[in-house]
Amino acid sequence: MNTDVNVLAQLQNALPTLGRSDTKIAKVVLDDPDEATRTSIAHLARKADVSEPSVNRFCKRLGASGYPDFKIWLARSLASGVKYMSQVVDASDDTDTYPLKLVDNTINALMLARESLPQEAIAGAVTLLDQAKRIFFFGLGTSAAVAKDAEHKFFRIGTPVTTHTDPLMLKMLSASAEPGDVFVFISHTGRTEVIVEAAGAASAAGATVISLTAQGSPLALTSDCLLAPNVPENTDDYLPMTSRLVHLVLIDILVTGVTLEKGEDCIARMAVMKDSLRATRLPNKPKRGR
Amino acid sequence: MNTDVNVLAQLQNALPTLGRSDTKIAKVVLDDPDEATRTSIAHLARKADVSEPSVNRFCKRLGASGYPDFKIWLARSLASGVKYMSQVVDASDDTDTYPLKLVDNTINALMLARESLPQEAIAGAVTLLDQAKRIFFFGLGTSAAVAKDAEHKFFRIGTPVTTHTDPLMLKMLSASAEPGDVFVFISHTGRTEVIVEAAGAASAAGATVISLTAQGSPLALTSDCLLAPNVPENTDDYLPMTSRLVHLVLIDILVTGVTLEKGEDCIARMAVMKDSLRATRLPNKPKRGR
DNA sequence: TTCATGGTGTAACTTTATTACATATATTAT
DNA sequence: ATAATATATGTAATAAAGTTACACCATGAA
Repeated sequence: MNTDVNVLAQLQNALPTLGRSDTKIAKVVLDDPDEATRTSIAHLARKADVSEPSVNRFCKRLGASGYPDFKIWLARSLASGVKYMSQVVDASDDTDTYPLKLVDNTINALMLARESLPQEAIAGAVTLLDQAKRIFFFGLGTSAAVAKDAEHKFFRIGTPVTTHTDPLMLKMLSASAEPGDVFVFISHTGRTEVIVEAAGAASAAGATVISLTAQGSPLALTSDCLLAPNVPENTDDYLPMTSRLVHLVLIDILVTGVTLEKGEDCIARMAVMKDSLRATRLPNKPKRGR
Repeated sequence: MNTDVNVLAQLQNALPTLGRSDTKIAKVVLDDPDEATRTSIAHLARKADVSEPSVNRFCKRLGASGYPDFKIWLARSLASGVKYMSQVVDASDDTDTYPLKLVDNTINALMLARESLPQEAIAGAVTLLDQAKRIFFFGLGTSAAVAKDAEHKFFRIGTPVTTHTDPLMLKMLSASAEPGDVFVFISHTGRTEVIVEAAGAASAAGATVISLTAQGSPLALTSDCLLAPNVPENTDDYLPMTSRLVHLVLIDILVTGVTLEKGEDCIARMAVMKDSLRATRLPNKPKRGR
């Protein structure tokens, strides 16, 4: 069984060591791998001007169990090649294409972040948040919405939680921070001045600082715990779309982690809160139309 | 020929519309897609407890030319390593697995939404928003953060835009709506009483109502333009994680659409705004530590 | 040159997938 | 409620594809 994912590279690599027929086959496959995933062994054999069993042996030599198995590998290798392509929206895009581009970019961003999830930092942040006496979320601009979302979610775990987007509140709260407080700062760039200052102040006052921001940024350097997801976003885009989504998923992860850590009690409390919302809702079946 | 890349999402998406046998097959495939890429049609049929031709028809219905072709697609979709069945996080999950589950669920949800993007509704909403004299965003709970995000983004296109999470403001503003106003209501369930009432009031007052909510909900019925993305979320989850992310992506789509429609002027204005933020940022290279 | 080794093709065989048809199940209209 | 139609499912026959066994040919060492 072949453990390597990229058959193409493996093939290219092995080219010189192959025999006459195998070389012919390899060339055909490399020439149009996409077609190779779809054609039959007979077709491929004819195209490479070799016999069918030769193709079969070729596949086995590469570690596959046979031709069909080989095709599957090939298909996988192909897919991974186009995985992380960010598509730029431009003025010429028509109404049907730009929405798809945006969704695809978002998916790509999440896949990228997925590959390099800061697991240790997450675990650390969860512990800190779990033990916190009070939690504060801060973000400005786009990150304000993220902070708001975080507040809403963390509210349910039972620890006092606060969000502010007002820089003055931010200053005051960070200055009056105390041990046991956990400040979470959210900033895509990590270079927003007020945020960085507040982080420094909170830290100086003995509070714990967690930040969702870019690796190596001023904010990152001031943090006790840094959550720096891998986001591709070129800051030249006028609107930071993908980064905030990755941040939101990180918030989901944190709140889930804390919930798991707190255990049964916490889950029970959340159920109660959920029930309390039921009264604000209309019944599901409205007037039976037509 | 299916042009779409992701069979799994497509499958997940089609699940409810499938017949008895097809559902059984789909479940087996989704349960272990990796295995499905390797087994024969006979094996799969036996595992799903259906006949072989059923599997074959299933593949064709999905757009493949047959079972082998289907397997190739499957293999491609699998390359990313993302799990496509919604995975439930439970207490026994360790620190390394639950974050991945959450990310995967999110990716999954976006892929699902991607398959059934309400393109016409998007186009309609873009036109409405483009022509709006004033824009209002409303959401409560988790959706408040989405509304806030939308406000922040739409602010840049130059149309006066407002968000409120206070139900009283909501009542007043919707009551005093006038033609030319566009009200955007965001609600996962579409059954939050105050929101539905406000939508009715705004509509009665002659304003245009756009809603991001569930198909067939009371809010949906009150809307001039309904954006109902396909979100799998079982409302039994304590925290609506994925739905809000899909809503945010929709916001991205709308703001991009409006920007494209407005053309050059709008892009220039956004550049100016972006520049205005530069002063609030620290330089990228902070103190050269050590 | 001869023998052995590794590679290649032909043909028989096996496995796998597909098609055609019959039967059952669900839907709709009367 | 029942018949008629459409839709879904399974059985069995058929066709296609992939694999194996074996014979043949080329290349390199004695």
